[in-house]
Amino acid sequence: MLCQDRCMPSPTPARRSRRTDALSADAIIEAAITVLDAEGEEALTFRALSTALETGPGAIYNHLANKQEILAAAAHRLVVHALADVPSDPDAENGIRAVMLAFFDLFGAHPWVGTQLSREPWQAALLEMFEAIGTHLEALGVEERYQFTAASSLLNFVLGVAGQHASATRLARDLDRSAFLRDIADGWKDEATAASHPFSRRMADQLAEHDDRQQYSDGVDFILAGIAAVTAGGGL
Amino acid sequence: MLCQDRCMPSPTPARRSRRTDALSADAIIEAAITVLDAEGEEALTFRALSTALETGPGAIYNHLANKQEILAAAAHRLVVHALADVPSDPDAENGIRAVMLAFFDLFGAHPWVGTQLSREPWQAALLEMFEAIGTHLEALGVEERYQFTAASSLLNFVLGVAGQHASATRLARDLDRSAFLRDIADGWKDEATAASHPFSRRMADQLAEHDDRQQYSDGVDFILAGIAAVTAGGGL
DNA sequence: ACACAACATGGAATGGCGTTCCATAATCAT
DNA sequence: ATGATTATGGAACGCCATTCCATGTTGTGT
Repeated sequence: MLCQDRCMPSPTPARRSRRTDALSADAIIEAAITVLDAEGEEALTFRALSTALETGPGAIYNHLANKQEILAAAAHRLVVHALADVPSDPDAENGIRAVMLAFFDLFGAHPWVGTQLSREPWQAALLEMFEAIGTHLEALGVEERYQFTAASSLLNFVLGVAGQHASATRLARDLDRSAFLRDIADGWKDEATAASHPFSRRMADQLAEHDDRQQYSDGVDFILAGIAAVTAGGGL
Repeated sequence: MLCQDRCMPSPTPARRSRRTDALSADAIIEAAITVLDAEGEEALTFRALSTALETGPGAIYNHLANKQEILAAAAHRLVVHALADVPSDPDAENGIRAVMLAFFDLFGAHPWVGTQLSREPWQAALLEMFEAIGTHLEALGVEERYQFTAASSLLNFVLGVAGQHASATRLARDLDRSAFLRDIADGWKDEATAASHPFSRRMADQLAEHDDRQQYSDGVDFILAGIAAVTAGGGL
């Protein structure tokens, strides 16, 4: 039916030789990070990746099962590196702030990580983050019965920020960030929107002008203060 | 080159008649929600949607620009409905807890909403959530200079939970949820993992056995306590 | 040395997706 | 009644992740 054989008489089997620089999971992940950082999440395709690695799409599957695995491994690697770079601090509260800020800075430098962390639950990267947060909470003296909830709360907060950051970056690719936020803030001032959303109307200018990192840091402080208050005050 | 015209001599232009039940953005969104709830996020394709609507993929584009717009509108509709159903409470603290729990229950009933909210920043649905949270913070007596940060913190926490919930649901489609968590907890007990992640090792059983909704509620309480402590204590 | 099993390679093929195109039909304005 | 405008929906397009497989390469046992 589809002129199957006449169209492709002989596919000319090209000469292939084994590459000298061995393909490996590590090399693939490294190339993936390079592509993701340089051209964004949607630019990571097997075609682009295999071009960067000077191979074919099929070869990649000998080392990693699928695209999700590539993304998960790439995110994991960066999380581990980010945590390794956090200087240790004798003061426990400074310690956890430093860890939380390291996450924020990681998402700033590699926005696609935020998308990835929201995609697969309790993947390896999240375990590292959970462990780091929990260790510092322990050092801070948070009682054991609150540790799980406290660590989860901080983790969920980070993940929410990460996701928003990633999608904002994806959307504001060309527009600079402040113009992008100004546009949204202006939308909040539209008569129709403002009438039904007075709170957001009042916040519009802050949305346009706020410092993301400072706001994140303040959010962390809210949660830490809450943990301190609840655990000191005798319970939830 | 590709036997272009001989293969398709005359495409037999079929008879078509205008539908009696008009296609509309509303009808499309409703059908999309039905498909998403029944078969999950990855089941929403233009082909499936147009089959459900008894039309062709092209017709949908007369009413909505693209798939993202469908998803954003569907999420927005459910968020508005969920907020409309929250009973008002004279006690401000109960009020905000009720709103936050309404979000959680929404994500439980429609996990795909969680994915969607992480995808587009400051979309309409987020505005509704931000407004609802902010209104209740105002009622709670949070000073104006803290309102933006406090509302954002709660919103980011919700979004983090939403994203995790959505991906957990996607992954645990067949497995029931507790078996899924038990698997992960068992992974945290593996000798190699446990050695480098002692905190997570200690938390493994809680991960497997915890009540998600209770933990979420406790997280909200942490943040509310933090807001109260910081605003009462004179600053960040 | 040599044969042979096992594995790595990478180009082609597959099936499915979102989106666009466009001949046709229904409707509206005149 | 007629022409302009819009809605329709099936086909086609280009891209994607993934699979297939003929071909090469490597390592092992003898």
